Amino acid sequence: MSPWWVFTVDTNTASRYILNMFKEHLTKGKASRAQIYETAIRLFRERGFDDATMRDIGAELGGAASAAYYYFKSKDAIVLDYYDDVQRRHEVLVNEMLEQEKDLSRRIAQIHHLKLDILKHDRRIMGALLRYAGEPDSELSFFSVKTSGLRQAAMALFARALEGADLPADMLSVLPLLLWAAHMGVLLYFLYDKSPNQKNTRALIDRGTQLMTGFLKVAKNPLLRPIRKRTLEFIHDSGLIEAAPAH
Amino acid sequence: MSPWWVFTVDTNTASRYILNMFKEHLTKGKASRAQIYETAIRLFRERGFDDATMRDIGAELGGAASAAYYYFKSKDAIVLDYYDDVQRRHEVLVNEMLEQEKDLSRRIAQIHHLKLDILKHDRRIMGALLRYAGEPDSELSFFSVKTSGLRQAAMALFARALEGADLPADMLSVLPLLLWAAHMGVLLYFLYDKSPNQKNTRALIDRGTQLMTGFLKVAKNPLLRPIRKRTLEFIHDSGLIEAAPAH
DNA sequence: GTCTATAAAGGGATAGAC
DNA sequence: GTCTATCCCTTTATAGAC
Repeated sequence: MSPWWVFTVDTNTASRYILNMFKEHLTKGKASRAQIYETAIRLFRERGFDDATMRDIGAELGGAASAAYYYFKSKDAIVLDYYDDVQRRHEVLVNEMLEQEKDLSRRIAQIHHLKLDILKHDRRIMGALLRYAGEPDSELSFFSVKTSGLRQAAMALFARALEGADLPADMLSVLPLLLWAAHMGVLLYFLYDKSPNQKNTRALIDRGTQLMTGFLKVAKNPLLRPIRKRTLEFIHDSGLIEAAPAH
Repeated sequence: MSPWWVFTVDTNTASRYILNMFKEHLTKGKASRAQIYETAIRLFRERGFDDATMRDIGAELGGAASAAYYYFKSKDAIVLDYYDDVQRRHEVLVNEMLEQEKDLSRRIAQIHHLKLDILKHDRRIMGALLRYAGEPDSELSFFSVKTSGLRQAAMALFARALEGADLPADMLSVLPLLLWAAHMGVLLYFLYDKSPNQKNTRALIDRGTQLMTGFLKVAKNPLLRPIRKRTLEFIHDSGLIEAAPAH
């Protein structure tokens, strides 16, 4: 049996949740965080990131721009929330897929494909994410310390895809990073892909993962042990494999 | 002997050059393009890209912001000019270096190092270049069609470094692209490098190029011919090797 | 024709009232 | 939490100086 205080905490949490729902209904017509988020993303999709202004978002909800600023630090912060959302939806789809698919090459390819399915109509929104990539100290940079959790989660998906694969432990420790880096490359390629339905990116993914599994087979060869060891040490020493974020 | 028209073209080019020098002297004291450019870069360095405003740049020259807009399409366009400048200075240094250095691994490493020497104190300016990377249709994106020439020039330096190396022709055709991609990675690593004097990036370059030449030796092995062929075809079909820009 | 100044549009972000 | 008012920024329009 749980001690009495567990019950207490749970009711507190529950009532806070109900209170929030209640509040949302009370302030109907006004903007809640979720409403602002959804309106913003819709307008970004419809008009493009730059042409959808914060004033537009506020007006759409019958209010002022500054309402949005209460919930979001900046316009770009909304996009970061979007990427968070994408990551969560991606995780659900990938976990489902990994239950079914057992072929290593296809498991990896599908991780890329499922992300593209989510982002298919949001390439312009995605592009806005790159805006702060060049500012190491910005919270909005997706290479910054602040967004470490997001990167960890993305790499964890590749780690899951590799489970059960016949690979030495040392290679398993660096592959999620390499596959994630490749994924960043795929997304950049996707962003610039002018082919109908971005079919070039789709083909790139399939051929690329086939090639990658070919490399893995070769890399396991005992003759290549020295250079494999050097490579793995190089990657470890680069510092790019981040410690898991503190809880 | 050169035909007569080579002479004609040369004098035309030369006289245009002299005319430009002359014009620069004529407008001395006024805010010329070069003055605006240099003031802008200096302010970007001193205050950061965002905190140095176009008004500041104009004021510094005793004028208004719009003076700068006559010469530069936008604030960011100044940074693109800066990168153009960096590329030219890099070419000079690399060509000098390649005259002296004959070891393949060090030739490649030095290309990276020399770029870092130029950019050493301008990491914040560099970061601003990433701002438009997510907008494929922007002229300011350094992955766009408009900046193709800049990428070509950068890859050409790696191609020069590979001259005389004992490598099959098929590998030579894709290596400049791969080395340039690695260079982009180096620059991103450099941008985020918090170690004193960015010594981590320097070490990464040296170990990375050593590793790369190791890979090249391995890749030449006849046993790996099939996978090497597949890899090269993959890269060619990716479409990332651009045609040389039209003249 | 080449350049510069003034004015203002329009956007992101903030302060403080309520 | 949301509003109005406001600040400061980039960028454009336009008039006119050299």
